[in-house]
Amino acid sequence: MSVFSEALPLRDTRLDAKRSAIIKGAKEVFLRNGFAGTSMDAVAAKARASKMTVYRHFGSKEALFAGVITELCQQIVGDEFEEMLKRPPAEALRAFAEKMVAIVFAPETLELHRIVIAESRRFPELGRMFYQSGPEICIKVLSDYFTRNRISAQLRVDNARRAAEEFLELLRGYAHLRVILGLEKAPSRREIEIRIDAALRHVLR
Amino acid sequence: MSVFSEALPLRDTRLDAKRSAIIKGAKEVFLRNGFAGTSMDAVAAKARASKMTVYRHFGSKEALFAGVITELCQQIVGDEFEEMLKRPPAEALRAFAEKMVAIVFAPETLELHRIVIAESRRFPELGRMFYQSGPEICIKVLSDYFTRNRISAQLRVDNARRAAEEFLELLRGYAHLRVILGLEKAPSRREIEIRIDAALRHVLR
DNA sequence: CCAGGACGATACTGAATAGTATCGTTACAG
DNA sequence: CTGTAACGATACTATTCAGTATCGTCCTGG
Repeated sequence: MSVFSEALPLRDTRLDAKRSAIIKGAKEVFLRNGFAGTSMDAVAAKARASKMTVYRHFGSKEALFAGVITELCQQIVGDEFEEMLKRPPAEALRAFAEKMVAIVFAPETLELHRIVIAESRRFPELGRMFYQSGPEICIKVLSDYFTRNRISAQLRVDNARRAAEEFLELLRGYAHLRVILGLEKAPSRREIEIRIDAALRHVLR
Repeated sequence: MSVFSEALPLRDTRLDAKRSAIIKGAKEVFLRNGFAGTSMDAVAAKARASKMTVYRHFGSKEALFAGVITELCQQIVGDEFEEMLKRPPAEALRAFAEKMVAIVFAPETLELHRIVIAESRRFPELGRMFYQSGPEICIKVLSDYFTRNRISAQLRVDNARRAAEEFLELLRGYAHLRVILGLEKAPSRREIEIRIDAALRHVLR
């Protein structure tokens, strides 16, 4: 009993601490330099760990990369996301849109977006994982909202899922591409308002 | 006079032939494997040229890459593009949209899109070049059309440029992301029709 | 036929880097 | 205090790859 209830948890605590440190360091380096551009020595240095320790936790560079991207994907959309749509309809969509723009244009999300596209050829699972835990969740949540409020609210929606996609597409738009390509910085307060208005206009009557 | 009017042109013809072969081969390999994933030996093999010949034409791997991407960018949008908008307004937008979708979802464009995003960190000029010769041209052409037809046509457009962006955003949408990530293949005929209808609905009264 | 430049083949250098081996050190459990 | 396991430091192997050097061949113009 002692083996399972006391010794292991303590040991795991120590292991997990190092593991977290390694992933944290690897995040920075991978997001900045991409997969090929990152050396395991650089990861070890950033995590203040020995390269051997890195390899003891993650058997290979690819495994480490997968671990990093997996964790990043799981952090994209927070828990308070669905809550926003339970407000009164008038402000629900607007609040949802605000949150959405904040997530999509957050520096870490942008870097993740770029690197996933870059490496989706070498690691096809990456593309699926990112899409499922990012865009797909947003579309699903909004789509369900449209379905619930199709009758009551002043929406012009016959296909809820399509309406959700179109709403989000207008929010993101070419500004997103320009930011990813490094041509602009994240949109200003005023620019965000305009985009949200356009998206609302498309969906409301 | 003979040096400039006869000797050089002939010599150039031979040079350009090799140069074109190299670029053609490099296109394939770079688009498939990215910058870091491509070796100059692979380029030489694909172009059926010696590695030395490759280096005689392009001084470095980066120079070759820049040359390849530059040429690809210049080929994105054809000449007949602007012509479509001179038709009767009813079909002009639809024809324009068809062409647009065909370009955006063409395999070579998709690969170019992916690789530009992937390498826009290492080569910042790439992002600008791609955006200018791809999306920006489309937006500009359509925006000018909106400006010309603002009064006469049945458009609900106060900001022509913004309307053009929104129109194109709805055409591309998340389908584009899904295809780039390898989750779907290019949209079907029916899917394209639906997207075009949605884009038109957003812009027309 | 001849001269010169473009090309091919091949071998090479030097640097970066994934992954391993070894050994000494530290931290924690009993 | 002692054993065990995680950790650190360092050196090492093997491979890949950008870029160069050399030399022989082919093609073209005159």
